[in-house]
Amino acid sequence: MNIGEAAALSGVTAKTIRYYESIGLIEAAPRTDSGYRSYGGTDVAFLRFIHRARGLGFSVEDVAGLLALYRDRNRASADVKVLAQRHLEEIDRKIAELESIRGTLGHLIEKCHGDERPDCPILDDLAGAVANRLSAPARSQ
Amino acid sequence: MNIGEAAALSGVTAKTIRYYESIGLIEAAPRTDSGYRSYGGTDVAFLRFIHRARGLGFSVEDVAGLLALYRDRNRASADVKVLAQRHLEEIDRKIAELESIRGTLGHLIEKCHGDERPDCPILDDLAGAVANRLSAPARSQ
DNA sequence: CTTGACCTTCCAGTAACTGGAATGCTTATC
DNA sequence: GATAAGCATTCCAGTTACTGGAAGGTCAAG
Repeated sequence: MNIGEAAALSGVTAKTIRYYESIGLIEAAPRTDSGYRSYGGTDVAFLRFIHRARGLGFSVEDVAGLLALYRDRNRASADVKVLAQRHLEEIDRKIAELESIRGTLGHLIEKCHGDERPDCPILDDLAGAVANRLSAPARSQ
Repeated sequence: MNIGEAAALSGVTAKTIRYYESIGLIEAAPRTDSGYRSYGGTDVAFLRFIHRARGLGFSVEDVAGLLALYRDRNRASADVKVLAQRHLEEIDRKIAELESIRGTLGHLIEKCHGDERPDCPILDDLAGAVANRLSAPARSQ
């Protein structure tokens, strides 16, 4: 099948498939006489694997590692688990950071009356954090 | 003061200050005879503003908008609030996505025994999602 | 007068694609 | 056989927000 069909079946765009080939994440596909890339069911399966792993937030580099393990019939499941756990920890860090930001921003939004008056706690906070609450920013040079 | 001091006082690195100048987020600083950039307290205040807004996850483009509102004595607080709320919604979307990923990945990790055996639910899931649970990926060309 | 810290510009690289231009192949229709 | 639609090809550039590094100028101290 051509790249377009492989794209449709796998969920990875044709453009991205070419990109994955260019960075060596997948092997170069064989070509037809006219130079078109030619794919089979196995290729689509690999592309789906990649698509799903990327959807779970694994980096392309991580995916390369997962693919290597996937291809290795003698891999230890522990090796896969380690990668997954590391990724999970990173996700947890990101969530925590976003939650923290969410909290701060939420408070500020609550305090902002949001009408035509220029007075705005959001800008006040950005300008002076907490310290300069009583004075405008210095104008010295 | 020189760029290094402004960096230390604002929390934005010298490199990044130059970058912000290059993209027009901040005005070009006046120069000394020897060509060094020269900053004052107001500049540091602006840099702090930027630093804090970036820390809250606002994009540089968003920050440009916030700075414009900050400079505008006649702004309506509603305008600021809209930007902040839009950003909050995006944060919520990101958190939800990460939570969902976290859930899926967490389940998979739980199910993986993580020893020397090659059998691994994580790879199985990536390979076939849910459908191909009973059959290996097709090998047709 | 030299050393070291600081400053300058400019170019390249990061992650993971995406858009677009210029061009070629395939297939169907007229 | 001509033509047009809809695929495919390559290659270059742009995205976000910096960061690293090279090559070189400046400043203060000893």
